[in-house]
Amino acid sequence: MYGIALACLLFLLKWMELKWMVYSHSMDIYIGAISILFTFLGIWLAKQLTKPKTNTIIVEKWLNPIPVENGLINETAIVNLGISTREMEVLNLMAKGMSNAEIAGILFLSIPTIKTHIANLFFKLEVKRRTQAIEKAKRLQLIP
Amino acid sequence: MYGIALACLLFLLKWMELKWMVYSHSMDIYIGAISILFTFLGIWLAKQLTKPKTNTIIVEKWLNPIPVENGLINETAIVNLGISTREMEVLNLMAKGMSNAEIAGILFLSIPTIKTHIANLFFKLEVKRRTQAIEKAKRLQLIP
DNA sequence: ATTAAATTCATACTTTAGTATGAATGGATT
DNA sequence: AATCCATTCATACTAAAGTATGAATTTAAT
Repeated sequence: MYGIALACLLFLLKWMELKWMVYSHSMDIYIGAISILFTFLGIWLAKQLTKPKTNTIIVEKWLNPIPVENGLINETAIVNLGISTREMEVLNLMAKGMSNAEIAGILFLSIPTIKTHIANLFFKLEVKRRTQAIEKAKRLQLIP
Repeated sequence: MYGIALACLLFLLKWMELKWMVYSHSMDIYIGAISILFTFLGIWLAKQLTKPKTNTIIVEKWLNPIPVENGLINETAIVNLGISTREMEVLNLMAKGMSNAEIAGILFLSIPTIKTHIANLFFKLEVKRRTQAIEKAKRLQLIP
């Protein structure tokens, strides 16, 4: 505190001395104005020239393991092969391992009807057995 | 720090005194020097006072957690069910949609042998039909 | 109204799948 | 040596699957 006061006093004395020496000249005021002006110019320049620092934060996100493509059914292929709705029902039950009699029971149809549908499926899928039909239907994603 | 500032100030005053002696020579150069000096002072000040600009860029990194669990085969389940090597061979060919005769042809076996293997498979898998056997084997990941 | 396709059912037949039982062989274990 | 198991094959039978053909009905489209 004392040091500060002393410093202030010294500064004041020197300043008054300076004033006494140059008070008749307005040059100091002019120079002071220049100083302040260019100080602000410097500040402005600095603000213009400094590049922003970039903080790169890497966030790791888990990808969905199974994008949904598994449960997807290729409707286009079904239409292209000309497989009807009823035939798809039979095909799905067949792929679950059901016998013709069981499929007939579930769909309230006769066994000959199921056999007809299956025969048509074999023709459209170009196969000879129900196991082949299931394999091909799964491969073509007609069934899950 | 305070002492340094004080010293600088004193130096400045002395220097201005010197300037008074020579100001008649080249006032313009002096003013130019002052300008440049205070410009750099401004830049220095700006750098000290302004907070660093930080642009936070968030980069999302997508990770695939499950490599290829699809083609995996559950060997443990096969052993637990007591399914033999030969039976697995028959099971795989069966799942490809092959008839008993075709399987027999590929493995150089008689049809009765294939029937025996398949009957044993049905017992171990607790099913009644080959379509059921295929469905269950796939579900238990005994076959791809 | 006619056509076309989907759906249903039937009958008769052939083929394949599946069951039951028995048996021979070779390798590994006790 | 005896036993267990996997593997092989056979015969005889039943059940289910698959083929072929024909036909009636419904529904949507031309």
